Amino acid sequence: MTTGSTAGPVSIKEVAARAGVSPGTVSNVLNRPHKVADETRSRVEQVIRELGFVRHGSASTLRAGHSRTIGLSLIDIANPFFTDVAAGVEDMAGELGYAVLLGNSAGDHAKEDRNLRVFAEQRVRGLLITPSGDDPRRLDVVRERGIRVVLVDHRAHRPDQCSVAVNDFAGGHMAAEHLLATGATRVAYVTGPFTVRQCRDRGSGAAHAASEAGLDPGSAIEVVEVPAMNARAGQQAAERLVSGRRLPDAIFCANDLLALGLLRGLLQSGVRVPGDVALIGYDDIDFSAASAVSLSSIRQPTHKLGRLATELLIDECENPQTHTHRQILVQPELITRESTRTP
Amino acid sequence: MTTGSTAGPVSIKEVAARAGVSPGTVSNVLNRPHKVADETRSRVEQVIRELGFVRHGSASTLRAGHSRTIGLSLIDIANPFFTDVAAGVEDMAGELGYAVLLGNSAGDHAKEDRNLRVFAEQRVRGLLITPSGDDPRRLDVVRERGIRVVLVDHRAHRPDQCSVAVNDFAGGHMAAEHLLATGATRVAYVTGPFTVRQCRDRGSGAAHAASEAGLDPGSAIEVVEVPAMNARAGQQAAERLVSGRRLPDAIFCANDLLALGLLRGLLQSGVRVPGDVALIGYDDIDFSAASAVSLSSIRQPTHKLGRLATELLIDECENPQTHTHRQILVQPELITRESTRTP
DNA sequence: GGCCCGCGCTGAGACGTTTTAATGAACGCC
DNA sequence: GGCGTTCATTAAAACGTCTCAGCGCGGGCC
Repeated sequence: MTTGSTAGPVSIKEVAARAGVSPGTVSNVLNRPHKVADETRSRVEQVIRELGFVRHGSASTLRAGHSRTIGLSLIDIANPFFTDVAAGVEDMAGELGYAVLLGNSAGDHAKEDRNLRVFAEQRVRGLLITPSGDDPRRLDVVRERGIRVVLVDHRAHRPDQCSVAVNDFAGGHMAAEHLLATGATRVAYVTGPFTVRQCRDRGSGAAHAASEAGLDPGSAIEVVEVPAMNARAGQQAAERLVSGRRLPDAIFCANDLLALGLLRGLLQSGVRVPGDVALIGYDDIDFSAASAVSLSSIRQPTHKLGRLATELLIDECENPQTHTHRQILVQPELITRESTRTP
Repeated sequence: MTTGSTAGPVSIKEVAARAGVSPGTVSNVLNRPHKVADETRSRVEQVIRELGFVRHGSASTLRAGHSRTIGLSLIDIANPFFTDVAAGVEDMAGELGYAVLLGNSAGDHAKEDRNLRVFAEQRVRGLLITPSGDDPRRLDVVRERGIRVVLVDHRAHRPDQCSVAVNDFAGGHMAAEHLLATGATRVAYVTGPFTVRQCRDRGSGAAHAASEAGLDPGSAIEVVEVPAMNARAGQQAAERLVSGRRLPDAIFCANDLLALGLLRGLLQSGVRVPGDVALIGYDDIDFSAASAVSLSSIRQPTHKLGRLATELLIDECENPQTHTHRQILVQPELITRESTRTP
């Protein structure tokens, strides 16, 4: 029934002409339907359907001064954590009638800048960003352009800015507390570089749990820092631990990939998990439940994180006067499986 | 040095006024710099920097009739395969100066339609899509709107359309051939529903490899169809196989998640891999190398897939006259690890 | 010296939408 | 019947950029 499929884009004018009204009325039908008489409205809607009219977003943006698009700048789109966040963002944005412009910085500042520039050109309504690096000033440049920003997985450094992050301290605390509750007294914390805030916070949480349990964090928790946070690095950590003087009672890995690699290394060396060593990871990636010994882990509400951030951003954009800035800290969740089961 | 940071958006006119030229000249500096005298050009560029001018993409799109944005519609952004494709797309699009609008259909036709509508409103220059379902007519609707489409991970059903896909037949062939070369004669093919084209094709490839090896595909390859393609389904398949009359010599899983779940199930039942049964997966996800027994797999050039598709799409958009439509079929690659190692 | 040419720049629309002030019609009221 | 009021609709102007016809100027050619 799409009679108008001959010529390409149909404008509001053609709809108006065909419906016998003025362009302004068609615009009203689209944007303030209540202002239009019922009979006129249904006639216009009919023509819109017949002609397959689609509003020209750019014209609309140009006139309105702002778009219905938000930018999403991620550090690493190949990382399951960010992917789940992105899915949440896309979800909520879609529900609220916004489109998502994707940018993947891959940890590269130059690429991030390029993406931010593109976002600025597209006049995104707002920006969700998982900032690469800790320098807050990079973002101020964007904010000076008048683009509203919500930080994702990073606490805002100023009160007039929203952010949504997971409580990494609590997650580390949870993990260590669980290990200590199984009877462990000597715990290894296998982590990526401490330049990564998440690694630091999780470690602090673990240390705090140790001191709460009446232990000296310095001696109860041995920090094993590895250069990367993937399975290979985990396997290397296993070799290091096995060749050490004495194995710890339990191991907390800053990330599931590390834990899986480590698990593999331990099993190959004849170390039993959880018999000889208990093991817990972080992130609860899909595969954790399917590994040789199913892996206990700390689950982060990633999808929810994305949804929350989007909601916050769009509220800030649409209701700037009533909006109150919030720094949301979501709680992670302990998932226990075989790798920390007491016999 | 951004003197103009007071008022928000700076227009081309203000740049023109400050540089003592006409708006048209500024536009020329931006779009055809060679048409402008050196001295004028550098003066304008200087003012652009001073004022922090950023071209208004919507105005540009409105005037030009097309944007510098492409749409990317994925079936499941949480799936590592699509994520890697997306990373490739974002990469290449960025290099070519395009922005990427992200849509995640989550297998839901209604959501896909909604996304396509948004893309149409944004007047995307072109569209990359991993179609959900096999119905080609859904796409024709988009094409009638004049939006160029490149199919990803799906062969085009018409010669006047580009597509980029991985050769699943070859992948299945490769996997089975490898298993047969290790001495197996009875192979199980554990797969998701045959309504999924990829599952069908990989199965056909495996069958073909069997007949090439002089075996009767019907009896040499036992098809075990499970409802999902995740680790849980794999574990269920393991139970089914173990409780069967006789274990096959080797197992080919349509996907690594299936394989990992299956591996776990087998090991728990005391079946040795590769001792009793050889096992190979598909996709070569990151974790395959880190599982209890490292998993042989078929690697798909996902990142490259995304880059190729983007290149093809943008060529089609920018050079419609010289562009020749291509249905590219990329070859997968066999990765052998412990799970298919002969003693 | 007149003519043409090309270079560098200008100025005026046009793209499609939204919005505001103005218009017209219908209606009740004094 | 004139007047104010309300309601639905209209016409026109703006948003910022790009393009195209055209203008002035200097230089080379006959």
